[in-house]
Amino acid sequence: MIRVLLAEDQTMVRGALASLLNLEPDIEVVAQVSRGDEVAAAAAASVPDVALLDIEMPGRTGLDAADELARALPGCRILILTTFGRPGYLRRAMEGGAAGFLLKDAPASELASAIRRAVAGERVVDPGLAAAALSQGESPLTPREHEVLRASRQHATVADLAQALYLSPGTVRNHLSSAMQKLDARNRGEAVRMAEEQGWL
Amino acid sequence: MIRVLLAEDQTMVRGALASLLNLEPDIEVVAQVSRGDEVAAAAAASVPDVALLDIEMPGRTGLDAADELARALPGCRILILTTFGRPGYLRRAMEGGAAGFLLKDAPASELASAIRRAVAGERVVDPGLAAAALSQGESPLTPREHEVLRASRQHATVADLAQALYLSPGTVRNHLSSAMQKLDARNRGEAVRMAEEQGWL
DNA sequence: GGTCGCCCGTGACGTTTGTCACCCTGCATT
DNA sequence: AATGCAGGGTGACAAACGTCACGGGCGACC
Repeated sequence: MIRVLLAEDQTMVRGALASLLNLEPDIEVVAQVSRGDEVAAAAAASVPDVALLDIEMPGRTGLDAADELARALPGCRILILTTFGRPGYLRRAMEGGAAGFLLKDAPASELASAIRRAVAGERVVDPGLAAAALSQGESPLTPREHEVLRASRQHATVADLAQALYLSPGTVRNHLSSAMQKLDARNRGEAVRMAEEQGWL
Repeated sequence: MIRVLLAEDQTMVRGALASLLNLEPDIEVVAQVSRGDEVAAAAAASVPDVALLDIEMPGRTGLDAADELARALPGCRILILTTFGRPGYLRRAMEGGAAGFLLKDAPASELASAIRRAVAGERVVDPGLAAAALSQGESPLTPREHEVLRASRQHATVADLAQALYLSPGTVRNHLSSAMQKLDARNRGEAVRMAEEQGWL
């Protein structure tokens, strides 16, 4: 019996996926959570063989939850399940030790087989998505530029940003400026959008 | 036997919902579509008792599809199923003749009972959502402010924005400024974020 | 007819932003 | 030892942004 942990924020979708999986004779959903920051505790309590994580969840991203889970329960296979085919997500997920990456656009029948293949030690990735990821390449941003751009989503002004990051305002503007040049954006906002679209944030 | 049409763009979610519904002894999913503009044709072919429509679909919005369906098959009950608790959606859906409005955040078990109640002639609205719609109130933005703020997500500079909306740059800045004041934001970006959080965009 | 809100526009003003040149420190590469 | 790059910082500058006061037009409402 394959023990599965299911993390997905939309209750109805989560319930539907659970009932779908429970129809399989060799699969059992042993834990369900709706928030990313509940994954680790639930996994510790239920010790699943496979964790099926949505990316977009309150509390913590599925990707972050995957990192945490990989450290806490190294034996647990991780499958990322998400809506968007953002190549950056795929890269991060696979680098973070995920065993597979599934799209909600894939047929429902693939879910069970992906779980079985993950348990068997295979890596499961949607072929079209993998191709897109390879064609796209790495983020051109340095770690600091990435951090500043990321933080700029939540802090309105440069002054705020500088205070939050313990940097001088001038430095923040320099980082932002070079990030914008690399992304060919005319704006902080545009830079954020472009980086998000590329899956670099 | 209650005949159900299921319209939802994410294949896996649609499949999971279908299997969930087919577990019910008195419910049968007789048609599944992934696009809003396929709803009418599929309904004409299968003559369902209830149509379960997601709002966000390619081709046509679930709300638009509901309007079309209500004219084509007046006997068919319509349930709107969606992620967001946007009060505006609820309002439009109910005014458009929908029999109910369900959230994907609701428990999966409510789905079947909502379908049965819809067939029985009841109006089904998630209580939490109805409360939210009442408590949240209307957006304070005028139509123009809303439009400008919305467009500002895709156009970086005021000049771009003005050109796209066929307005003078000064007018655009005035609209943005008053929107920012109403939202208590210090920024275009902050205003966009706050409006999005409130479901006003 | 008057008032109000929304819409569109102009001009001015101070602030913030984005860019650039230039400084310095580390660290890894050559 | 020299070079390059990421990081941190300063100072200056033009451009863009946000605010305000003010003008006009239009429709709704009393």
